[in-house]
Amino acid sequence: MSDLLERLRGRGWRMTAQRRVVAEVLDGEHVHLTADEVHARAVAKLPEISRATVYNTLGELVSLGEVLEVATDKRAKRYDPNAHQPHHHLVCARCGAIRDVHPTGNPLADLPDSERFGFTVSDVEVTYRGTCPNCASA
Amino acid sequence: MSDLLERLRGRGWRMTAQRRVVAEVLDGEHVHLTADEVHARAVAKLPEISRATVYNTLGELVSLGEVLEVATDKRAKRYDPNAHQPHHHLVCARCGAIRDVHPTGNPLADLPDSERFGFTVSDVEVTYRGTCPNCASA
DNA sequence: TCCTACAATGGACAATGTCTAAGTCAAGCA
DNA sequence: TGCTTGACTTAGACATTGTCCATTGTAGGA
Ligand SMILES: [Mn+2]
Ligand SMILES: [Mn+2]
Ligand SMILES: [Zn+2]
Ligand SMILES: [Zn+2]
Repeated sequence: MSDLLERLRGRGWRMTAQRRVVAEVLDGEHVHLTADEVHARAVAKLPEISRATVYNTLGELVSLGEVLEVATDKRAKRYDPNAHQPHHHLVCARCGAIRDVHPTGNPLADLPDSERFGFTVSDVEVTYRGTCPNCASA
Repeated sequence: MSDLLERLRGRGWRMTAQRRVVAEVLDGEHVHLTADEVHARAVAKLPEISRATVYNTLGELVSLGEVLEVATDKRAKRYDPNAHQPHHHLVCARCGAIRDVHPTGNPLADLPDSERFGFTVSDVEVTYRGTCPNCASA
């Protein structure tokens, strides 16, 4: 994470209080926050930060490959700082909880040429859906 | 897709001009339209149909299991009438073109118990991303 | 044909995201 | 250290997508 800040600085990223705060919010354990959630947490550390800056900064982090956009629910995009370890997601249909998961096998290999229709396939996203233990017991 | 209309009528669905038009728009080849695209095509057949009715009808078709919601792009939801044949999607990252695909193997079996975190996993969505032949040649 | 419960309408409202003009400041340089 | 400047931030307007509600209309049964 200071890793992240270091990497960004090394790539010529101009460091501002706002960008530092956004990076700090995404730091640490594997979170999957919406832009507004990132903004709310950023405001707690830097009250004057604007929504536009949060959106801009998230967009830049995505372009730089430091953060992934995931669309696990069908509402707001979520921002995933776990960009350097390929993984997929397990989502609770009831409460929206998200876990990172690592399935065995390579789903890309499961798509035969006859099912590629001339596309160059470069990536695959897998979203498992179900009910989390919390919601199951309630 | 008069099949669809028959099934719906059989389930006690009150048939109106608006609902018929929405069902007709979704009929036929495998389309993946946004709600606004469905509305635009519906208006061509029934100019006075409202946006709210299109949203309501799509929501009902989803509840009835006759249409699937898919979130292949990160903007509007898309509505998929190919609900009775399990399949996944291949999306062009450039132009957004969507194809139905049928990978081999069962991705559910690729998620070991140790990666389920106590969830009851009931469903999996796979989205392949790449470049379509059109966009590749351009 | 008439009734009435269910459906459609239009418009307000909400949530999410994008854009711009004007002000501010990080970082390099004298 | 103190300028200079281009990049960054801000507030708020605007756009897109989706939801809600009060009113009006109508499908389908009696
Ligand atoms: Mn993740
Ligand atoms: Mn499909
Ligand atoms: Zn849950
Ligand atoms: Zn394409």
